[in-house]
Amino acid sequence: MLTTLEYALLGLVGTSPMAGYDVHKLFSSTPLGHFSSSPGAIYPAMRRLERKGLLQAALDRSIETRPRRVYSLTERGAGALEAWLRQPVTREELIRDTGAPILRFVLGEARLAPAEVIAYLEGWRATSEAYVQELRGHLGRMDADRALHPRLALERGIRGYEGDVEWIGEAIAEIRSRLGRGAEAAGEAEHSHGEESR
Amino acid sequence: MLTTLEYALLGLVGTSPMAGYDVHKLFSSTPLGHFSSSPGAIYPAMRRLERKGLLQAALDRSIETRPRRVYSLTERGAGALEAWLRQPVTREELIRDTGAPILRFVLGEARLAPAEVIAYLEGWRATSEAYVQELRGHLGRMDADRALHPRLALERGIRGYEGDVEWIGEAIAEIRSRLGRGAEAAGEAEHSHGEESR
DNA sequence: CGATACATGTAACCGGTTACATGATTTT
DNA sequence: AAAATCATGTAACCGGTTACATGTATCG
Repeated sequence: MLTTLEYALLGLVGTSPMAGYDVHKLFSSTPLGHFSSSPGAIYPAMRRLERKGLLQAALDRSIETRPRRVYSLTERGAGALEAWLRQPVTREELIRDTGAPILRFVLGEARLAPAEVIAYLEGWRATSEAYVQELRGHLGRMDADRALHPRLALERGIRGYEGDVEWIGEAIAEIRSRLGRGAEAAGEAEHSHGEESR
Repeated sequence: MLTTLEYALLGLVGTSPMAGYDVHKLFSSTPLGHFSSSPGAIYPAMRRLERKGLLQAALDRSIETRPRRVYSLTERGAGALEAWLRQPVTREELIRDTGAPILRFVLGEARLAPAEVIAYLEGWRATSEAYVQELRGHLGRMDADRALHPRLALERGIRGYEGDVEWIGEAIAEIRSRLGRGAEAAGEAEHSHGEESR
């Protein structure tokens, strides 16, 4: 298993080859997963992935005096990335690696079929709903009057996961509606299949 | 500055003296901040805090053959904890240390005056609102049709922070209403002061 | 010409994760 | 008698943070 940062790098490089500095710019200029844009995190991670054979580097000398190490995904890298993208959201991730579920969703757009994305979201929703139930259990077992702040904090947590459940529903609807429009548009050329399986 | 885990330990030990194992039980049986309950994290952290003079240990030999290192807060520990509890929520925390704001809120119940708690929540809300605006800016600058998933992900993020803003409003209201009831109840005995200042 | 952006690294530090280790006590 | 809980630790590993280092190119 790789770190979440490493999967993010695989995913970014997988959408289009890029150098460490491009990743740095992405991380510092967009709210992408809220990763650190520090070179001390990015460059060593990309080297690790190269050493593991998941990324390969090509020296870009188009600007003579300032070479860029442009990375691209290897086949094994694509395999590792896709295997990860297909992992269902676990309870543990909801608690400790909260960035991973949404990162998989974002990176999944380029590499998973819509049906797979929907299945992934449904899994996420089920896990969230189960966890909400678990948290409600805690809430019920809390002595009523004492400890106001813990109760409020727990309510906030529950709301957050409920918000995700709601959002997932709307995301699925939006993906489905695109699927319909996409099928219409690509219908003539693609005979409306090739998107389902994969 | 200490780690979030270390502040959590200060806060817990500060509410009532406890041993490492008690912390372990709390972390593994309640959704308190979602810290790891592994001994490899807890015990060394408590030793560090002891070395720094923020906690002090007392050997409890009530069960002869199984001594417990029961920690309690030192004055310096209480000072460090309270200084941290008074730190306003920063944008950075909203992004990278999401557990810290809610942890301060929970631990603040025992050590801050209601007025301070409300000020803290108002600061949190202001920071969240500003960050929502920032995220809305990103949303506006995204090219409309391409990249469905990043847009959905961003919308999820915005909702999360908006949910916090809502929750903060209700939390403040609940704290205020308690304050009213508390003053009424304590009015005869305490002459209705001693709660306001600190 | 100074500041900012481009571009890539290294090295020390630190703390969390995982796994191992030990032994007493209580429960089934 | 076995299993679970009580109770505290240690040690290797690993990766992120911070800071330092270096030099080019572009912009105002």
